[in-house]
Amino acid sequence: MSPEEPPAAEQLALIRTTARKAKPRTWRGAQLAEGLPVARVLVDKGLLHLDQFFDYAVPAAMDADAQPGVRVRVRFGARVVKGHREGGTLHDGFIVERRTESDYAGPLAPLAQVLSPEVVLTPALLTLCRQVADRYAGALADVVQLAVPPRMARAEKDASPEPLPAPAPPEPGTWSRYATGPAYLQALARGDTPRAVWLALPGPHWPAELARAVAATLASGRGALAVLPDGRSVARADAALTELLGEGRHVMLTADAGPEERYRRWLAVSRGAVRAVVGTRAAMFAPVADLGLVALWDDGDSSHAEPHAPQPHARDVLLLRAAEERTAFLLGGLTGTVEGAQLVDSGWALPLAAAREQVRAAAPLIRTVGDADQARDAAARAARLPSLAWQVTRDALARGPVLVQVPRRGYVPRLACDTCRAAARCAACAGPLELRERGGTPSCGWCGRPAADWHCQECGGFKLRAQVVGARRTAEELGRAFPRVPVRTSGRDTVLPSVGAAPALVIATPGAEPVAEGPGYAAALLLDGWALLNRPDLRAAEEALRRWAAAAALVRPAGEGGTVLVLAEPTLRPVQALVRWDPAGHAVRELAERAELRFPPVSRMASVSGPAAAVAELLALARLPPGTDQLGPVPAGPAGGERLLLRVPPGSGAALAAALKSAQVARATRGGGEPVAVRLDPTDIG
DNA sequence: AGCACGCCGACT
DNA sequence: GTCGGCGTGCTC
Repeated sequence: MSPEEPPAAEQLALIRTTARKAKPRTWRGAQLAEGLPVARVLVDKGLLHLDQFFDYAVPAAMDADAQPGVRVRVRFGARVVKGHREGGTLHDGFIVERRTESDYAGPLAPLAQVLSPEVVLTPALLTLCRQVADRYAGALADVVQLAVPPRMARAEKDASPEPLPAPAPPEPGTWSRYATGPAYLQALARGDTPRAVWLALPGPHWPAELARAVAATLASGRGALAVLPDGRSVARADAALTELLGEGRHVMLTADAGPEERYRRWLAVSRGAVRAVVGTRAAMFAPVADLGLVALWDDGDSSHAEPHAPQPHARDVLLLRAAEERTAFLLGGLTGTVEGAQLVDSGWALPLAAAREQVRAAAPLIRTVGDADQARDAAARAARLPSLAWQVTRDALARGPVLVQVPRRGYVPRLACDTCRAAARCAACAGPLELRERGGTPSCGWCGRPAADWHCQECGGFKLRAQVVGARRTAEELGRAFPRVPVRTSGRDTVLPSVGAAPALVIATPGAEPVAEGPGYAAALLLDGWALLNRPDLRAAEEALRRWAAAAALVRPAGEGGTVLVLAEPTLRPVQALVRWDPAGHAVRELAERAELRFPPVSRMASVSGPAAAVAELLALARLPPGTDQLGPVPAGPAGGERLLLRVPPGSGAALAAALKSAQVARATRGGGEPVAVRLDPTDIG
């Protein structure tokens, strides 16, 4: 043993006598980095509950590579035996900071390994992850896991392409149809940060319009990020961007590229080689340099909600980015959400909508068939489809394809009186009757009571009729009725991106409607009114309108003969909004109703669920903001579980999240037994 | 979360 | 006398 390398125990004793904080003490006699010998590390797994950083000593050999943002491997959870450390498992982590000294009084373990010198958790991305974690009362490590894709060494080896210069500002194109559209583009192009909630006109132009907004932002020398709900819509936006700007100025971040290619593209963004991103949910974290615009398409689509903890929603993440990174904001869709309406209502964003005459020029003719119409219609009783539907289909098939929107499988069929079509209701609680299995006894969807001896309250009839169970079969019947017309189907397993302009019957479930080439569908039949509207969901009306509008927007304008027939009560609010093509008015009314009932998003909510005792303990520990309402608890989940809703007045959402977060930490620290799930702004609260 | 150390019942 | 119950405390 040479004098320069004393035994570890001796070295330890020696180091321990030195003044605290003067130099970090380590457990091995390794030579440390000179300038900043301490690395503050976010350990990927392990102490998720404590949600804190840990300091490690930086060996001199790792000094150059161990920069903030790189992936490292560290030993964690070791214990001290006779003056040296034993055990401890290797964990992945990220260096978040290099420092001269540590706050930690004990001796530091050295970094085990720098996995790669690639800086992936940049300061801006770390700030975003921290904000998202706070917003959702979640752990930073969980959010970082969502934001930074797993390492693919091969993709890291390759150089990213050279960045292209900023393009020229785009022409307004179809943005001219919106009164403030060209002005919005100009503001983006000159480097401003306009914020808008955009109600897109029906028809095929929105991907190109979104692309122009991205291009205008690039023209200002800034980057842009657009998040869309699924691979198909991303592909449309991608195609529009490629047409506008050519290749090389943007990347598409979706799951179907495969992990390595996806990481390659992510790296091109992270390295600043590419300034524009279109992608699905996970792209909301894309580390676009000098971000100038965040755009979200169709924020009512449920796939914008991340299913992994802490379940951040793309809209909220992009709102956080717009504020922190001082960017422009564009929330677009054919219809709106209450959240979008609130952004306008509060004055934070401006509405970007077309005038009435533009709407009339773009929208198809919407016709309705309600229950009363169907009851009067003798032909419908025999054939399960109103005669108007046959007529519309026959006329339209002479001119082009016809879209038939049918409910997705798994919707519980709702029941109605076969004679008068009144909805079948539970005699005890007036809840809707459901047929859970074919040929079984109908039962109440609310209280669960079986309704074996049902009779109609309206007309005394005693025969029940399934409202939507026949929709798929109805579509098949349509196919048989027009034997010379090809039938295409698009649904869960096989989603067609597009169909040709020739006459065809296109059967699709909501969200899987193919785009029709050329002028669009000649007509659409929306057969799923019941399935969409009768769900016990706060968003049922919003969602019904969203799905109908998505299908109707693929139909050619009324002026070119485009017709949409929706099988739903014409008196219902979302049906009227569709008929008048007034999604803005619908969202405003929904928002007003939510405010009146003190429902989210006007009030903010959190759900707390788990074993009853654990929920109660968390609640006792939480210092909830003033004005917090407690709703419940109600039994939820298996074996005595409970769910509690907490509601706070507008403006107290952050305080609610912070209170729940510290209560979670406090409970975990004192060895708090069974876990409690905390969710902010839960989407499924009925 | 793991994974140890720490003080009280049924075994050779 | 010992093996082991899981209570509580720590992890850079």
